[in-house]
Amino acid sequence: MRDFNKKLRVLLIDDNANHLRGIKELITLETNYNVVGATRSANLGINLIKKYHPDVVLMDINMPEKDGLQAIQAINKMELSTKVVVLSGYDDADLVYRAMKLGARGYVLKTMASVKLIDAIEDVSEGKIYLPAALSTRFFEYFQSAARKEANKVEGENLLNTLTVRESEVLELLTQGVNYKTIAGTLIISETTVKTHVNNIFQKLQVNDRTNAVLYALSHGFKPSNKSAAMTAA
Amino acid sequence: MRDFNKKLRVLLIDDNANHLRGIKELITLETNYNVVGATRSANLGINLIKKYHPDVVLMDINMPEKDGLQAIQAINKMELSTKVVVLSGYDDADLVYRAMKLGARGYVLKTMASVKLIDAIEDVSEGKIYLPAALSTRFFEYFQSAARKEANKVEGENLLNTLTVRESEVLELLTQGVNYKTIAGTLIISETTVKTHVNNIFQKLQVNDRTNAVLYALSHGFKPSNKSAAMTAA
DNA sequence: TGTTTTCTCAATCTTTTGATTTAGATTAGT
DNA sequence: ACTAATCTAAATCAAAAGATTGAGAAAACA
Repeated sequence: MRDFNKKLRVLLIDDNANHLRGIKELITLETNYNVVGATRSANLGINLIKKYHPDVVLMDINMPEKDGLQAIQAINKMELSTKVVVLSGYDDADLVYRAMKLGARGYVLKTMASVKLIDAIEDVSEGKIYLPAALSTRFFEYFQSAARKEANKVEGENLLNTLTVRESEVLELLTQGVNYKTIAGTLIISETTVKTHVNNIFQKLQVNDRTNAVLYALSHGFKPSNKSAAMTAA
Repeated sequence: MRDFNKKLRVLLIDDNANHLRGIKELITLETNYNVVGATRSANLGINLIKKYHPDVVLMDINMPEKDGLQAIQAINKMELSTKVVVLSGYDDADLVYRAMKLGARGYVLKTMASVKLIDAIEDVSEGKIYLPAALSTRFFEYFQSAARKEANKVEGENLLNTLTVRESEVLELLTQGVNYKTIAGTLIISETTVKTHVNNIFQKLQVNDRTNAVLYALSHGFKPSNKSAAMTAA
């Protein structure tokens, strides 16, 4: 995992100059860390990362601006092995959630003991995720409530269940945006038969056109249940 | 948070009878725990939960069957304060992810020291999330890779960016499944103008009909950017 | 075996959509 | 001020989609 013979290369990004200096001191006190850069600008930081490929980036995030979040995304898009640890004054659930979603490997609050910061750097450099219990709970509450919302959307008496096998096959092709002719060709039935099916689908889903049928299907978790012959359709 | 004067009420679900007995012994050794039930069936377990409203449920999950996952969902749907701790032999990333997504508050591997199980019960009963570092890392890797896939889908040169403001407004209405007449009425322009816009949209999105335009919009993260006048459209 | 559901197809008709061309008015940008 | 982009609109055609009725064959079901 981690080679203890080599110093960990750390880069700091914090728009507060005083804070930046403080962290730098703290880090350099650790004998096996090497601060390869420290900057107040996210954009500048990204350039430094491109140049130095640090092991860990300590990234300050201020609530109002979303530069920090974008920076995290940008860093991860570089496909380096650089791990991002967020350093923030906010334990806002949404912020934690979004930071982790965009690829942060750790999240430390400024109010936490400085030793936590060292812990975080150690953990993420070894490939672990560092998220203190309080933040972890926040994250999961957010995550689970989001998942729940989605699940509910799919719930309710789902009119999709009233469809026959054949109708489902037709609907699947509709959700792929193909016309009558193509559906007929794919299922090897006549175009008028397809029209019949489509009309029945409309009745059952209580819509009047294919666009609304497709919208209904997509928003109600329609899944091509069958060993669909439609697989071959481009 | 937790009232230490009262014993924690724990319910066990594990389809292995021996294992079930073992855990029960382990739990009852703790003086402040009270095992209110132990069963080998997920369905039976759910009934017991309805009856006894335990504080914590220890739920065994075996990989192949997805009864366990469904049970987690069912329990959380009851809207009780009952917390679910998963007990599993598998540290599969997908399984951990899905269990947490469905509302589990903790996840413990059977290979872990039994004291971890007690830790988990304590933590979740206090409202925390319990997820050992190794599993947490697994979870986040899965979570972040999923998030990444979604982000990529929205990436790529997004043809949606080539749309004008008005065209976006029209497209938004298209994604709501309304016809020309309604669009014209909503935007207070003539139907022929709408047709012009729609045709321009088709050109820009490289499609031939509204269904595909809508599909493109939905799959490329189309967001009604404006202070849309379309808000009033049913 | 009788009944119901599902799948198939046709014919007809209306409505909606989509394609194309042309063009005036307004706005934004250089 | 000149130019390019945008928004508006009409007219016309062709094509696709949708509604409706009726009906035979096969499969599922009771």
